[in-house]
Amino acid sequence: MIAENGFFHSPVSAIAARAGVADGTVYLYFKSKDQILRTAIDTAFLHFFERAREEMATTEDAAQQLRILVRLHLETLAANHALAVVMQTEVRQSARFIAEFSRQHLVDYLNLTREVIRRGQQQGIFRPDVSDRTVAHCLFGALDEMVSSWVFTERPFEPGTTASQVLDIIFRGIETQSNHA
Amino acid sequence: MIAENGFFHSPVSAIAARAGVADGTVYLYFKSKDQILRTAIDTAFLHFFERAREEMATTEDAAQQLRILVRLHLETLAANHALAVVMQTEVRQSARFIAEFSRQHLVDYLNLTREVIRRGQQQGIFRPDVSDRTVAHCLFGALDEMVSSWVFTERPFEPGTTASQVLDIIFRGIETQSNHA
Amino acid sequence: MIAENGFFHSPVSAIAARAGVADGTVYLYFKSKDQILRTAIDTAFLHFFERAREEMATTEDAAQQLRILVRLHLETLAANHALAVVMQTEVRQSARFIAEFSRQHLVDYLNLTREVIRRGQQQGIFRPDVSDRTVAHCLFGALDEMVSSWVFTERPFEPGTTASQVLDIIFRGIETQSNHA
Amino acid sequence: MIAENGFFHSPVSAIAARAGVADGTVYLYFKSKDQILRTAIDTAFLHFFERAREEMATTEDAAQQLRILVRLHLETLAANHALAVVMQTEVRQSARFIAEFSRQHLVDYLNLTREVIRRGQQQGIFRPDVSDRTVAHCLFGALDEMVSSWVFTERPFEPGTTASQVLDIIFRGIETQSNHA
DNA sequence: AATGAATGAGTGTTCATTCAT
DNA sequence: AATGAATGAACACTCATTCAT
Repeated sequence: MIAENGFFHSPVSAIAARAGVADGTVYLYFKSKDQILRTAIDTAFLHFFERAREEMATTEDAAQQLRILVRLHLETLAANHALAVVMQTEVRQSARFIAEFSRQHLVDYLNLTREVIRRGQQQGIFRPDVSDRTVAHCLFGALDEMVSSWVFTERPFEPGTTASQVLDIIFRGIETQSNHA
Repeated sequence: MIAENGFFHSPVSAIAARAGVADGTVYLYFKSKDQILRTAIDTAFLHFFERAREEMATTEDAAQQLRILVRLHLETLAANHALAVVMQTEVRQSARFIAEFSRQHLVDYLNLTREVIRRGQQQGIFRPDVSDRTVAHCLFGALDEMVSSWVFTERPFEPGTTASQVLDIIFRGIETQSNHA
Repeated sequence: MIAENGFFHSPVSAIAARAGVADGTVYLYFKSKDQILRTAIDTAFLHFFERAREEMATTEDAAQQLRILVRLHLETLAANHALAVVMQTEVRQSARFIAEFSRQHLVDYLNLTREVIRRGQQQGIFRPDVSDRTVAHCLFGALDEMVSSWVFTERPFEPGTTASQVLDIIFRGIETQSNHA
Repeated sequence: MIAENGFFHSPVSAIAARAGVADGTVYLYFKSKDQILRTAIDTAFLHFFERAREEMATTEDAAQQLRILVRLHLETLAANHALAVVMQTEVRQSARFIAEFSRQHLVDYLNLTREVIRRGQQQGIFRPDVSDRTVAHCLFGALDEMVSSWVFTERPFEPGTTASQVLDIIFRGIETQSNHA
C-alpha cells in the first residue's frame, strides 16, 4: 500500500482494508500510523542483518564477505519490489524522520561494511590509503543508486549482474596493486 | 521550511509566514502546494546544469570534466544546507512523485555524466569494458551518499576533500592500466 | 439550517452542529455538502410521489385526482415550513444545479399532472382545445406562487382554502361548457 | 456571467474580467458583490415598470391591460436569456435575500396586476367572487413557470403564443358569464 | 479613474485516533 | 480480540475586499 501510494497518501483506513481488518484493529498492533512504517523498516533491516551475519560467517576472506553483502543487498530488494520502493522513498521521507529513526539502520549497515573493509585492509587485499568510511559510502551509494534506477523505471533487474558490475569498479578502485596484478 | 520539517509537515500557512506573506499570496505565485516544491527543485537543477555546462566547456579532458562535475555537485549542496536537505529527502518523497517528476532531473544529470564517461573511454583514459551507465550510477550514488551522510549527521563537510576521496576510488576503478601506471 | 440561512451561507460545520454531530460525521453519510441538499430534495419528492400515487388511486375522476394533487402539494409544504423554504429557494439555486438535478423532479411532477389533465380531456370534463402542458404549467405555477407568497411573508397559510381558490380559477378555465353549466 | 455560473460560483474577478476591467474597478461602481446582483435586478424591474406604465396607459380596458402586462413579461425575458436565467434563479437565491430584497419587486408587480384585476371586476368583465390577490398569484405563477420551463430546457420560446395559451385559461377562469357568452 | 497585487478570514474535506459495543 | 462509527483538529485553497501606485 505504502509502496504504491506513498506513506502520506495512504490513509490508515486503506492500509487496514488492504490487510483485511477494521481500522481500529490496526491500533491494537501499532501505536500510531508512524509505527506501521517504522516496524516495516525495522523488520526488514533485522532480517537483512540476520542473514548477512549468517552468510558472512562462512568465510574469512574480506573480499568474499563484501561480495556476500552486495549480493544480499540487491537480492533482498529484487525479491520484494514493494520493500524496495519503501526503502528508496519512504525511508527518506523527511529530515526529521531520517535523523530520528531510519539513519541509524543505515549507519549500522555502513558500520558492518566498514568492518569488512578494514579487515580487507589488514589482510592486505584492500588499499590502506583510503578511509574505510569513504569506501563504505561509495559502495553503498553505488548499490543504492542501482536499486533506485531499477525501482523508478521499468527496466528489468538482475541482482547478480548488477553486483558484478558495481564490484568490478569498486574492487579495482580499492584493491592493492599486488592483488590486482 | 520544507528542509526543516519536511514537505508534508509544512503547512502552506507556515511556508507563507516564513516568506513574510499572507497565505493567499502564495497562490498568486504557485498553483498548488506541490508546485512550490517542484519549482524549488526545478530551479536548483536549472542553475546546476547551467553552471555545469559553462565550467565543463573550459576543458576537453574527460577526467577533468568529471572532476568539475563532482566538485560542483558537492559545492552546490555544501553551500546551501537547506537545498541539500531537500535534495536528499523531499526529492524522493514518494514513488509516484519521483516517477512523475523528480527522476527526470536525475536522469538528465546521469546522462550528462555518461557522456563524459563515454568521451573518456574514447580518449582512452577510462576502461572501455565497463558500461557508462554503471559508472555514472556508481559515481552519482557515491556522491549522493556522501552528501546524505553530511546532511543527516552533524559532521563538518569539506566538498574538496570529499571530492578527492570519492574520485580517488572511482578513477582508480575505471581508469585504464596504461593511464594508471 | 439551510432553510434559515440558505445553502451557501450554511457552513457544513453549522449543519453538523445543528444535527448534533461532529463535522466529520456529516461525511460518513453524505459524500459532499452538495449531496446534503440533493438528498433532502430527493427524499421530499420521493415521499410526495409515493403519497400522490396512493391517494390518486382511490378515484378515477380526473377532476378529483387533480384536487388530490393540489391539496397534497399545499399540505405537504404547509406542514413543513423549512421544507417549503428550501423548495421555493434552494431548489432553484443556480441554472446549472437546476438543469443537472432539480428540474427533473419538477418535470416528473408536471408529467404526472399532465397525465391527469389528458385523462380529464378524454373523460370530457376538461376542454380538449388547450394543451395539457400549458395547463400543467399554469396549475403548478399558480400553486408555486401561492406557496412562495406564504413562505416569504408572515401571512398565515390555509392549504385547504388556497387549494379551493386556485382550483376555482383553473377549473373554470379548463372545464368544458357542458360541465360548467 | 452570473446567468451562466450562478452568483455564488461567479468570483468578482471573473465578473470583472468579463466586463473587461480590473477587479478593483468593480468596487468603484458597486459597494459589494451583492450590490452587483441587486443593481442588475433593480434595473431590470425599473425598466419593466416604466414600459408597463407607458403601454398600459394606452387603454382603459382591464382585459387589454392584462394582455399588455403578460406580453411584456414574456417578451422582456424572451429577449434577454441571461436576464431570464437570473430572474428564475438568483432572484430566489436564499430566503433571507428574497425577504430582504427581491420579494419587494414581485410584490410591486403583483400589486400592479391586482389593480388591473380589480379594475376589471369593477368594469364587470372579471368575476367579482375571486380575490384579486389569488388571481394575480395564479397569473404570475403561470407565466413564471412558462418562463422557467423555457429557461431550463432547450425548447424554443414564442412569447406571443405562450401569452395566448396562458391567457386563454386564466381569462376563461376569471371572466364573467355574460362576457364569456 | 483605474489597476491588480496582496490580504486573511472562511470553508469543504480528510483522516489519525478513540472507544462503546 | 475485533469492530467501525464518531470525532474534531488540521489544512489546502478560494475569493471578496482593500489600497498603494
